Amino acid sequence: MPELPEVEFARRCWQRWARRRTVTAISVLEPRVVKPDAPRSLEALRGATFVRFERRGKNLLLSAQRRKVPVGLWSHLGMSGKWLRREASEAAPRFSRVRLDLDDGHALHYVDMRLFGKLRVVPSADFETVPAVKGLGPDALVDGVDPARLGERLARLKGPVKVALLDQRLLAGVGNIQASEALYRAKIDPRRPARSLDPAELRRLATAIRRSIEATLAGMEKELRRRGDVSYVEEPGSPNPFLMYARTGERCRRCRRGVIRRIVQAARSTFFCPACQA
DNA sequence: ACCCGTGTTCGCTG
DNA sequence: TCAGCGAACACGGG
Repeated sequence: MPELPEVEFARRCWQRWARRRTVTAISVLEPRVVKPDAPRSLEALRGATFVRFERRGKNLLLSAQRRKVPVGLWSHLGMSGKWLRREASEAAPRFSRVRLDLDDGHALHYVDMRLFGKLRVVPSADFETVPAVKGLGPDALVDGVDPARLGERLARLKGPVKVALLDQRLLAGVGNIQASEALYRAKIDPRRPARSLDPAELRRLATAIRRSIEATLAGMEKELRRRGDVSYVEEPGSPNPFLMYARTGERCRRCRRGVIRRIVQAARSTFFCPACQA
């Protein structure tokens, strides 16, 4: 699930679900999600009212007030994390790890099968103190991608451009799917050395990253309107919404000549069309 | 049994 | 300091 578009979607859900709502109860079902040695730290949220819902890269930054004192909740969804809303009376979804009860009769469940995601209470809602947030590059959606700045950073690197795009210090929010999709849109071979891109390619890449993220987000919003379900989750068995990610062996939809290939870079899958990505 | 998975962090090397 | 790399984390699904 979670790259920038999915985390942005989660942010919008949180805003609809929790704005001016107060936490009435907290249940930590899986302490490893919080902090193995401090499972009770989420208790600091009891009585807190959510007021602000931000995102930086793949990080969800939720701000609340408790007796006029700001308190933050940092949420990173890892590989399989998501937030779901249920009636307080309903059973917890499968793999629910943390449950926050709100004063409107609903419970927000943090659901995460693989447990790579993390939650932390952030005193004073000072999110810069969170290591994963400090040092993040510009947000790929909100701040946009500046081709010149991107070029400067890439010029120092020896590795392939696809691997460089996953570095959150360079650009925050691009993950394994969006990196493949953006390079495909920009018609750039993912194996190209990061430093070898010329200004025209950097401009194409900057536009492609934005377009790819916006397209994924628009697809999720459309699905949400169609189903009218406030707890939108990707259905198992739903069709692959991407242009070419995970379409190994399929004919390229753009050039109709190449066949999508899968290679491994830095231990992650990369997909590309050998015919139209030069 | 084997391989795969939308992410990050740590330890090591040069 | 830093770029780069492999392993580790954890738990499924196909």
